[in-house]
Amino acid sequence: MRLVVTRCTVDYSGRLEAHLPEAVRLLMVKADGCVAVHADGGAYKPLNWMNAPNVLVDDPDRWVVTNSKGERLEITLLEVLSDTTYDLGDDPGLTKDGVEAHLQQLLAEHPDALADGLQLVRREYPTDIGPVDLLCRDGEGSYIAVEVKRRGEIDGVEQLRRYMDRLDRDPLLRPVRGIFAAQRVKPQARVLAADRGIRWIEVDYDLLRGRQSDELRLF
Amino acid sequence: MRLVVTRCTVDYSGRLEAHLPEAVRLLMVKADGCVAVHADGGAYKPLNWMNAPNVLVDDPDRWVVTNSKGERLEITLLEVLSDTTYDLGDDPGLTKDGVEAHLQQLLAEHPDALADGLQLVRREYPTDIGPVDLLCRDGEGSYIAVEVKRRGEIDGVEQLRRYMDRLDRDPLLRPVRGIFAAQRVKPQARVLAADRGIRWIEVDYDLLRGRQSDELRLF
DNA sequence: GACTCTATCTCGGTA
DNA sequence: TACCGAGGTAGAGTC
Repeated sequence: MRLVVTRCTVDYSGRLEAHLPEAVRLLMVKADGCVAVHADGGAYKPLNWMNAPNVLVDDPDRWVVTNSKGERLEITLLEVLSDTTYDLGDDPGLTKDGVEAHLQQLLAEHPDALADGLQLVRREYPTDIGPVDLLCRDGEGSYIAVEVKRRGEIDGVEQLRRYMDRLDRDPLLRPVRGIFAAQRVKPQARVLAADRGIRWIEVDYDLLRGRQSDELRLF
Repeated sequence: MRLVVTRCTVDYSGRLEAHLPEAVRLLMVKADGCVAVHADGGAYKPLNWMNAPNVLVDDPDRWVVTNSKGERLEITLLEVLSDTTYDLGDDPGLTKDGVEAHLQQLLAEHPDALADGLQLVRREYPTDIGPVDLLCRDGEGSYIAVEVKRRGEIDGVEQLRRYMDRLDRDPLLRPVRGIFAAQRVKPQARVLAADRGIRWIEVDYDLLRGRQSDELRLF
């Protein structure tokens, strides 16, 4: 990784046009070739950047980064305050826990957390507009489509409604009802769900996970 | 801006749980207080981060960053290879051109690029669920709601449909039709628009801009 | 503060 | 490669 602190101006042309007037900034060049221009604020996002793969021509007073999509980043270096390179080596990478896939898995294992007597038919049940997160049946054998989100917002309700429309055209499944499950369901999403005749449920992730470990404890 | 190159492990706990095993990485602390952990790849995005405002306790061998939402970033420094601080000063900031606002402005000036005889009633026409990008009338005086996107995807079509629902309840406007305009309309969005009785149009940004400069040339 | 929508979104998966 | 969906989305604007 190469780090250059420099007084510079920057022009980007590609998906939009952008210009940065003269100031001192940090240029970061990573081993994969991506270039980022950082100011001393604005969170972690750089002011300008160019992802790999690209071609960097780094003359002492001007860097030009181009890629095959016709994007172009031009940095004019007026004064270089520091220019250092480090060998960081490969990164073993990140492990995550608590995202939507995990929530879906937990609910697939405990569909009764959504409604009494609910049983899983299958995860990722396919339709011609994409897979439904969970397809279940209730105690009376009626089909219920479940959409799982970490954050329940309007888009998710619309998505579920589109799936229900599709499934409901299948005489073997009809009538299909829906449950919208999320850790938190936003007020607007609640209203829209009610309007569409869809039940919504806020799921307690820690409780679900706890329930799982309770079961594990039995063995 | 403080830049620390260090062999470290990282743990984040908050909106999810994440762990980074031991490796050499760059820690970036900006003047606004945000902390980012960068590896030597993966584009401009850091592996882990904590935005401002937060509290950083930076002991020599362990940094703990916490915020008021209960998020916590813990960095264990096993070996510090470099620790430098630069005064970058304020950044004058970025000027952009070519984003959605610009496209909307151009279409407001040239509604006939969307359909022959179309005339603008007003931009950002208010409804009780938010403003419609453009409200127009066609040659016969019928109202047409226009949603403008840079990238036309499913969400945008649903958004337009919600606006149309609202506008259509107004007896002074009814019946209201819709046009979905974007630089590129994705296949799924095309299908959904057709399904909802909405016309979609791909707009050539450069052409529109060119048309504008043609007009300017007349003066 | 909550909610809205944009973004050079980024990133990963898949066909 | 393009398309599609998720994101610790971030960030700006509005109410």
